[in-house]
Amino acid sequence: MPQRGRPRGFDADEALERAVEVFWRQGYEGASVNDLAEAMGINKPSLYAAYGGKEELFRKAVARYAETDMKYARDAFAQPTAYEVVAALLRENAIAVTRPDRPLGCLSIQGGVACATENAPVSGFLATSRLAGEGALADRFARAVVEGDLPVHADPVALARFVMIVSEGQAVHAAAGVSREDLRQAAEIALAGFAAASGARMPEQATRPV
Amino acid sequence: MPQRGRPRGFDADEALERAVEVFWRQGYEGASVNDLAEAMGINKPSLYAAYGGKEELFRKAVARYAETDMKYARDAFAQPTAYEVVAALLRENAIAVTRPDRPLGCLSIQGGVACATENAPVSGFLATSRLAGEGALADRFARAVVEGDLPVHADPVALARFVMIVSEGQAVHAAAGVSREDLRQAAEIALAGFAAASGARMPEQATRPV
DNA sequence: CCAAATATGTACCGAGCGGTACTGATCTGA
DNA sequence: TCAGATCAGTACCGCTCGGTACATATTTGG
Repeated sequence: MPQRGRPRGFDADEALERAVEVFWRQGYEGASVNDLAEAMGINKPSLYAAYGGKEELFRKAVARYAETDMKYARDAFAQPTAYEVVAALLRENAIAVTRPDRPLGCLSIQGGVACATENAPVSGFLATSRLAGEGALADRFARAVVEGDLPVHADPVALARFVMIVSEGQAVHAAAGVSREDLRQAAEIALAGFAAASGARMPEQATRPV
Repeated sequence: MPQRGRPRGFDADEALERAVEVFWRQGYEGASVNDLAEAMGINKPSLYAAYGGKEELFRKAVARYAETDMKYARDAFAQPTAYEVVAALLRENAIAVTRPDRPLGCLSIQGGVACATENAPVSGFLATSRLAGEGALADRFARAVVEGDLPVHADPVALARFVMIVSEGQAVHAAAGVSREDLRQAAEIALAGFAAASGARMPEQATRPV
């Protein structure tokens, strides 16, 4: 049984993509349902029928954002060493938060770090998912300890926290209009800190045996 | 001619302090004028008479916040060397964004990184003032180059940007509930990056001549 | 060809928004 | 003692908010 009744006159994924952009630019509370429906090219009852409501639409937008705009982060995890993971993460993040064809910054931050009390679940949800990413990075670093490109005395959790803090700062800075190159420069300084504090094996060292 | 007419029945500074807390916790858009007036212990017409309106109240709240809660930053600038300035800034920031008697994070971030288009001036104002602080820090680093505790090849602007990025990340992280000690740990890693990337003279080196 | 099912579009809901008019209360200066 | 000035409190303004009722249009299954 394929479809019953009248087929919908819009592409649900494409409309969701428009919603991502509105939430990204204006934040959860700053984006009205009218703004969203207009940008999505549909009217409100269609929005409610297809996505459930404003908060559900936001959660779906964040999920889509994570799949597409945050792909670089999952790719970074595949780098062979912890140092290279961090280098890829911070450099790619500088690019991701300054795409000329997208809103500035990062949806996870722009979405809402602070909310009215009635919308606290929204900012809480965003904070939780950021911390989940941090946990995944800590796991990656723990693997790096096992694999030997981080020394045994390295603290995976503290290092992951530092990297996430820098990337959040990059996002905030990007939203203020700071250029991609300036953010990349900051990434290099952070990378120096990561290397110094972790004692990570560097790429060059990895290829020439001592 | 001291005062004419009925004296106001509340302390304008104390009420402004309450407004700081509401904006800090809920953001500019998430804080309604009713919320504010209630927390300030006054009613709306008094609020409008004393502060002008919601946006004016917000700007006054930010000014008060800068004078009181950001005092540690101006104090940090008085440290003798660039390294010590950064150490004080990042360590004190970790404390400032996790005060148990205050909202978590930093008003300049919580206030609103993203806004409805009609409130864009608010987030723009916050971004501008953050960048002004970054400029002041760059000036402090430029002085450090002259004074010799930063090498001549150091880039004051890039270094200041890195430090501000880290402190913004600390604020975002704090709002997500991360502990003071965890943020201080991140400050130490950032400090290592600053030292490595800048070639700054370290406190110990400063005291023992080569 | 009709009934069931689903989508669209208009027009609307109660609630809360930022902001204010207006009445009364309380002070100072003459 | 009373006029002028300022503040406090109630009650309201028009508007937008998130969300929906309802009539209509378009599809499939029988």
